[in-house]
Amino acid sequence: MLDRKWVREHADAVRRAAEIKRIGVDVDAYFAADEAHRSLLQQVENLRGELKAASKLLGKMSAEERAGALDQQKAQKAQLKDLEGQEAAAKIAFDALAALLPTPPADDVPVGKDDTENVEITSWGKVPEFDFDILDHVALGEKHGMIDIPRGVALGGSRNYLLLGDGALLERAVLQMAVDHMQAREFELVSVPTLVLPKCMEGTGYFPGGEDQAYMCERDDLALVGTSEVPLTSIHAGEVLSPEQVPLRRIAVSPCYRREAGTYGKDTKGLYRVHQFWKCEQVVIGPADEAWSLAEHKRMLAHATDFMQLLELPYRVVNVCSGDLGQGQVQKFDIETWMPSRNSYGETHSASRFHDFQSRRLNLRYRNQEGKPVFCHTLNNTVIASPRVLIALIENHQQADGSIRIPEALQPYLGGRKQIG
RNA sequence: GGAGAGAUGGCAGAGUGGCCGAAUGCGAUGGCUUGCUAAGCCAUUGUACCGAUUUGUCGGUACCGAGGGUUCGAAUCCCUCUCUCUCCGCCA
Repeated sequence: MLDRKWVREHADAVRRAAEIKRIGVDVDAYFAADEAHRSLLQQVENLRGELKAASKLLGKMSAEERAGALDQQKAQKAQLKDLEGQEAAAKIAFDALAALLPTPPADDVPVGKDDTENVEITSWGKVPEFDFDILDHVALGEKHGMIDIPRGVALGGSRNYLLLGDGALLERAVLQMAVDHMQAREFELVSVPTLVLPKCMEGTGYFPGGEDQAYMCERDDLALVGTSEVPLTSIHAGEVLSPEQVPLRRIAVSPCYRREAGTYGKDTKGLYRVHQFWKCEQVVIGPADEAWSLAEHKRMLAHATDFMQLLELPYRVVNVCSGDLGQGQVQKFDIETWMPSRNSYGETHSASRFHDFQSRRLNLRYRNQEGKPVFCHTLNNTVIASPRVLIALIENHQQADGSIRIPEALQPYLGGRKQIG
């Protein structure tokens, strides 16, 4: 959601944002709807004001006087009812278009059509060169009794899996290490609902548009979240936070559910693209300050890259191009981690900043230094998501004998073990 | 799931048809006063949108959990829903 007045004053910026983000929204229709609604609103308010003033007088009249005046009001009342109906319809039409307007990307977002035009910013670690025939994570997982995909599919259909024994322990270890990592950075751990009201999906910008990707529990009108960003960001919806509360820095570890509609035949092998996974997610709700927001974005990115360095995994960071940005995102940095079996980097993290796009939809505000309620800025980033990170972890750290080396920082989370197998 | 009670401004809490955007208290902010770890007095104190503007503000509309209805007029009457509390049942 964008500020209505701001949009009126920055029509060109909005048009360009729609174009470079490749978002199909009719900006002209938006402005027409804006104009039409405001005109009706004024008519309604004027007429309502007249009637209100008249009825005040009526209260003081005698019975005879009143009878005549009532007749006169009848016509006006009918007219008001009609106008109110028109105004309400115009508002609905306007809101539907307003919900589609994109936030303009930051100046340093590369213009591009899709993820092939993302621009690498930094990279870390050496892509491993193996002097033996490598196994992919599925083969390694089977070898060590850690991963069972066929039986997972038998239980939950395609794109499901089982982690067993060391596989499941490895997942818990990575997630707990992520919690400790963020605890040290003063993020508050929160346990959140993953089954949420549609308004949370709307508030965070997933609906409308992302319905195909979410599992809905129709009977109860609830959605399973694809990320705990949804509940974490929505916690204070409708509130005005006090200045001391901001910024709010939190993480949640939760299961995540994604339908992956429209990805048939894509990434079908292994644990890369699955319907259910675990994620430790960081969310920050902060003041409406562009410079602060940008700096926080970089800090949150660093939390994740630091973590990948502790796991000794080679990664690169890309500046996501305009065409690959979501409607509300101002800027997004993805971390892609080296995955030997893919012989490429695969996306493991996504760090976004939104300005006040989400907070407007959520009606999430804080009281600024002048004491005025202002919409917050919101940001989020992955800390770690499993099993996707396990692909990198297992494959990069495999050894000639088929064993898997456990990076030093992770060892305490696996009872001090130095390797699997 | 069954029975009952409730939802009012930052908080507490009045208000059963017009004089209520809403008493009173607390809190907060500004000012005055008093020789003292503080008190007293005075004033101000919500949000959103529309319009005007000498950009200080001014005018209007809406908002008393949400939505609908009755009425010339609704915080107040009626209906539906949501949530909270109490009791019973069930349950990890």
